[in-house]
Amino acid sequence: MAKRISQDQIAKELGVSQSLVSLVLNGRREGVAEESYKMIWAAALKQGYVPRGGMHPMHAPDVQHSYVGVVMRAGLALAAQSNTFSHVSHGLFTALQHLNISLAFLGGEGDLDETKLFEVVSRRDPLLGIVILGEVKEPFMQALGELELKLVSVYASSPGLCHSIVPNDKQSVEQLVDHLVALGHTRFAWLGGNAKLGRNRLRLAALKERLAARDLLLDDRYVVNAEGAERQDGFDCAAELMRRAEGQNMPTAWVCHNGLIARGGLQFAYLRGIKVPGEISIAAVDRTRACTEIHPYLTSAASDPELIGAEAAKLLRSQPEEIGQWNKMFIDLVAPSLFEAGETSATRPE
Amino acid sequence: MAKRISQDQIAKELGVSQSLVSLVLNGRREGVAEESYKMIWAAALKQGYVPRGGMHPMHAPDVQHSYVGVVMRAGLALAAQSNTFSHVSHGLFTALQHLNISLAFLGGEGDLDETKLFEVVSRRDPLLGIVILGEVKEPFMQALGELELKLVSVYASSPGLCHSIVPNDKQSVEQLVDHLVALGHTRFAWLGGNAKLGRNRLRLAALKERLAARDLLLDDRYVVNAEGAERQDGFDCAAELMRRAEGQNMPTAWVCHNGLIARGGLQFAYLRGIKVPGEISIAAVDRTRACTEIHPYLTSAASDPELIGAEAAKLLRSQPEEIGQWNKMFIDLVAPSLFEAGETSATRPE
DNA sequence: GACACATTTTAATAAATATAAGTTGACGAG
DNA sequence: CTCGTCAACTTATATTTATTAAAATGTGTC
Repeated sequence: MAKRISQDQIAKELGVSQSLVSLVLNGRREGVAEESYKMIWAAALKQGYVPRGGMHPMHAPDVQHSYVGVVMRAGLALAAQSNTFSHVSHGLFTALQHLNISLAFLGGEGDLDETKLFEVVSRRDPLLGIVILGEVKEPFMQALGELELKLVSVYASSPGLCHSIVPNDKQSVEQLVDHLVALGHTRFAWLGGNAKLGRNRLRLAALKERLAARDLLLDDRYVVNAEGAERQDGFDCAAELMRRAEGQNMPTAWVCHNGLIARGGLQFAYLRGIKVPGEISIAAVDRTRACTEIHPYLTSAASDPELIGAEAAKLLRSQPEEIGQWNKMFIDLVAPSLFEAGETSATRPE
Repeated sequence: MAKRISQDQIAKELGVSQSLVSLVLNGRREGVAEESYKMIWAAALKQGYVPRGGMHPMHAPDVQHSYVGVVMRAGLALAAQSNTFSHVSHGLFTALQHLNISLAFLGGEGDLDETKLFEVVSRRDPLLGIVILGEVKEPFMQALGELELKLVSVYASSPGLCHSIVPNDKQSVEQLVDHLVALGHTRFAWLGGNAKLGRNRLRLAALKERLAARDLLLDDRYVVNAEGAERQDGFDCAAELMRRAEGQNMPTAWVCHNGLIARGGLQFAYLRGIKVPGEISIAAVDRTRACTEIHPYLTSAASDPELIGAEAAKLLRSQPEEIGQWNKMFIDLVAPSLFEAGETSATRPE
């Protein structure tokens, strides 16, 4: 164990008096140059100065209170609707709660720069680790890596940088396709969201692949993608799809990027008087509340986001020796997908 | 400012030696009775002992890193759908972010007992205060009060216990009624949610009152309440309403407890082939994403939940002298309601 | 009653930190 | 120039905390 550092050592290193260091660390600003103030604090932090007087939270009885930080990919707000990440947070939250660990939202990718990240880490209450929700940019990930904290990436993997837990989208799509094919469907459509994110491509590719395996083809005209991934996007996708299918053999099986897209598509169908699941079947890669918020429940398949959150908690809690050195060996967990037949799919109409 | 306490004082009070206090606060457990260990820590925490050596995060330059805790009323999960509180959290979050204050979810009313609350407060990273979302039980509120922290209650007021910020539901309902009456509607219905919470009664009372002021009567048969306040509840309310109105003059203006109820009602209308807003108009006390998640946008009025969150942040940050002594004089803020004409209301059909 | 053992105190001191009082040097006014 | 003033420090010292060794206290055991 490194021996503790004293104010005197800091003072000597900086060429000032111990008194000044003491004043500064106690927050005295009057009569102290701003420059000195910052310099002394920076030195104290860097050298890992710990005040005497004890009382480090680490030693408090019973309590081992610490917290886990959460950062979100760019473009996501805390108030995001029924989106997957609120379920993930919930899973994380409940898993950590028993251990007296709380969850702090540190911000989104866009809000945090290196300075802010550093500040977060230099707090005293022990920060157990950080969970990253979604796909963030490489440099941001790098900056996080330099914090030397436990990191877990959720819904995106960062090979060589941290552990990750991702849903098994391939399996989800396969389950949906298999279900729909079993019901007799042959003409498929893809209603995609978040066109720019990798998850869209991944799911679409899985769809094409599985259909191919069943000797079916996904007509490119029936691949519709939207920028976002919310209800209105689903509605718009459905509208676009119908325009493209005008006068032709309509696809009877709509596979949707997520539940909100599916709900939007469903609403479009209601307005057009299209029967679901009488005329078309709708299925979504989803396992959020959107699936069961109201009847008809969605036919859906996805990895349980709460489970993913809970697993993230486990990864954070696990000791280095259990799962290899942090910052050395990384685990990529893939959460299994669960299929749930809902009320939006039925046998293909004649 | 209370003068700082020394280990010696703690020792004297407990009738032990200063050495022992020093040992304990530095985490020494060998050769120290478990009982003493806990006793000393408890005393140190209670008396607000602060180790010397300075470096309280509060004084770090630039950084004023601390956090605000959030607790939720019983029955709410973090993953709650598009509910108001996620908007409030978002408002809080963005308001605090600029100040380098982060948001930590401490749990729900049900998850936290006094011990846990105490632990939360005894962390060292400065906990700026706690925001309570929704109606919590009296004893829980009392327990919170004893923490001597800044408290702000949101969406429920706790006279004499803490500051609060509540929406102006009365005004919201008035705006909706005035709008609908101006469109010629005379037969109103109430689709209510969260039947057991005070907010339901408050809104319903406001509705009756405003209708009375316009010489209109709310027929009790057209007052439908559900246990929850989600989409399916809205659907069910609408179904129940239609059953009750069978063969009679249907109400043409549905006032909904919130946006999700309204969406559920809307879906019911779609399925029944009822035109909205051709045959009936739907309006909701709401200002969440549910209003604009998809077309038709809801006609709605409510206090902006993000604004409420931002105001909560202000209340937490304000200094005692600005707004009276904490724990003495309490402010009850009422956030103004904003009306937004949407696509679900139109003139009364003939 | 004597011994082993855990817990705590006493006492003494070293080490670290807080703080009052004093120094320094820069700057502006007269 | 020289005096006063002030911000920014330092010095010196008082106070507090850490650490150690030795002694005391109590508790159970043989």
